[in-house]
Amino acid sequence: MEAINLNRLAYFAAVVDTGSFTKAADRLGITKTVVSQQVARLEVELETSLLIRTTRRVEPTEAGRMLYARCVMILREAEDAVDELSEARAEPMGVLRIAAPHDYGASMIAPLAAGFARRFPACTVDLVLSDARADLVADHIDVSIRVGWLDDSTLQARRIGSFRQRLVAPANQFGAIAAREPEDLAALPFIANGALREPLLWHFARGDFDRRVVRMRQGLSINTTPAVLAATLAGGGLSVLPDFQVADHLGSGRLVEVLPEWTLPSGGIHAVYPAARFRPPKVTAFVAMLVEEIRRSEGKR
Amino acid sequence: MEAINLNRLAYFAAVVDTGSFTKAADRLGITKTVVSQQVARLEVELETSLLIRTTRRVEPTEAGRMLYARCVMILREAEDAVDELSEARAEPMGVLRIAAPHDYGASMIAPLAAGFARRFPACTVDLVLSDARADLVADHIDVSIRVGWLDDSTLQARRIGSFRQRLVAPANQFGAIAAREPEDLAALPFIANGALREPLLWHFARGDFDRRVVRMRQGLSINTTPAVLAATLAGGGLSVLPDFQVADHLGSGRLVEVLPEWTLPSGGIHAVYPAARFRPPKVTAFVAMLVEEIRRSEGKR
DNA sequence: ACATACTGTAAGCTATAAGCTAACAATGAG
DNA sequence: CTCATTGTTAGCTTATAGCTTACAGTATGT
Repeated sequence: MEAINLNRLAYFAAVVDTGSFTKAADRLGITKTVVSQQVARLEVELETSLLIRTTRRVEPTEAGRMLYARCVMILREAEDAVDELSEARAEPMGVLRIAAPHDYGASMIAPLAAGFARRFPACTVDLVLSDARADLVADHIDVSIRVGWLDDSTLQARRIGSFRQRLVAPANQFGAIAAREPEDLAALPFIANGALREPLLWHFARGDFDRRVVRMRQGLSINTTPAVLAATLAGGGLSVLPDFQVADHLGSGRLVEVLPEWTLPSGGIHAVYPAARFRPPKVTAFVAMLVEEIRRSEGKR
Repeated sequence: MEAINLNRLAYFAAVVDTGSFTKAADRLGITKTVVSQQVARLEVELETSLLIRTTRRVEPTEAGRMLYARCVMILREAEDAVDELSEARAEPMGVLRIAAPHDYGASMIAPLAAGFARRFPACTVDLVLSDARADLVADHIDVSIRVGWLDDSTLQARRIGSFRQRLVAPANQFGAIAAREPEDLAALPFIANGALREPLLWHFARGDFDRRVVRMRQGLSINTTPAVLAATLAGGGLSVLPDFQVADHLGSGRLVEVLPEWTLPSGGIHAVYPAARFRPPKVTAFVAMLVEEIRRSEGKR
């Protein structure tokens, strides 16, 4: 079949509906000439006479009535389709698939996702925790939360917050707590985070000008942040962890910040999404909520 | 709602079907550029992102999947519609409404219509006998059979046969049978057919040059042909009747032709139909059958 | 019976949209 | 790393949707 022009079906249906080329043209917002011509072309396409025209009346032929019945179905279906889409556009709905790393996902995103799902009942949230960088398109991920530093960029990203890295030690690690200068750390037991590109090389800063680079001693290396935290809490040694992971433990005193007057590079937290022309409302709404909530919690921190 | 471009739905559906702009373009027989552009415009029309494109893959968004489901329905419906029409075009089907005058309809058309209905089981025949000239369009008449002489002409017509008018008298009307010249008739009792324009004025011809015009005596006037026939058979007088009405009676001897060597004007039998661009097959088929059968029966006559 | 207003179509034109070619950036396969 | 293939962009041509004007035919109103 050689694909007829669907728009002409709409024109034809309008003529049958209104019983007049002139009225159909009015409804369609074009001139009757065009309607007449387009319907004539449709008849040529179909090699069938659809309407019997008198100057005063227009009546469908039998073929015309058959086609009209189909057109009604088609047009209703099309209309429903765009209605459905505009509803979908207005209110977040459907499934929102969020990808996030285990650590940040569990501690920060999960509660927010729960709040989002409650706020928009028509929207189901599917939070996928994984430290592997997911293929957004293949896995149908709507938003991926990335902690750290962005590299590739065919994707669009929005910075939703930031984090500081803190050098911490278990409260009983007196040697570490006694350190006064970054260089003092090189000899201490250090738990490296294998997920980082340079797990041992750390850039310390104090004020605007004081910079030190220290290479830690390779002792234990663990490739996920929660496990590094656990090992640190267990007394395995010093480690560098993001603030959102250690805040509780610093508050309770189980961990102690080492060299608090020195800062380590801070990173960004980004929401990353495929470069689609029009962002689905569920994504827009979720990212908006993220930004708001995280700004608030960082203010308290 | 401001009527979106339906053709673009077909393009979009092709992309989702094939999973590729390039393949969709191939299937549609256009370039991928156009597909890309048209789908992009559809997205603008709908203010929604339908596809997530990587250079390597194309995946529908959630809105895209929703729309695609609708498109499948729409396209199937459209395809069915044209299939239905081309089937309808190939074989006569549906209702064929025929209008005909009582006399010719009953004696000639009715048997042919019966044969036609038998020949095409998918086609129902509705034979409407009436001597009033019907409004073809208003009454959904597909073919109107007209006996005599055509006047108006917004309609299309095809001559399917002809008839001769015969001057007849009942077998016991010896005065009429004794007539030798047309002029002898003026004094005889004559039954006029009021349905004609000039019921009394008759043009006789013999050979190529002999012409006579005779005005009959106004005696009885009846405005339908069958009634004229009945009156004639009852011995009311002479009358002029079409050959298809009197053939049987001439054969049985109940009527006798008067002045058989003189001929009266012959008329045409026409099939008349609305001026539609493409004639429905049922009409074409029926008229073809008419022409064939009537030629055959006139040959015998 | 006659003028009139309105019907659908035809003809000729304009502008827009559909379509093509060529070139490009991105990406995955080998 | 190279190369083929993907979808998009840009620039252009062609087709066609659409408008204006004009016309023939027909109901309708007077």
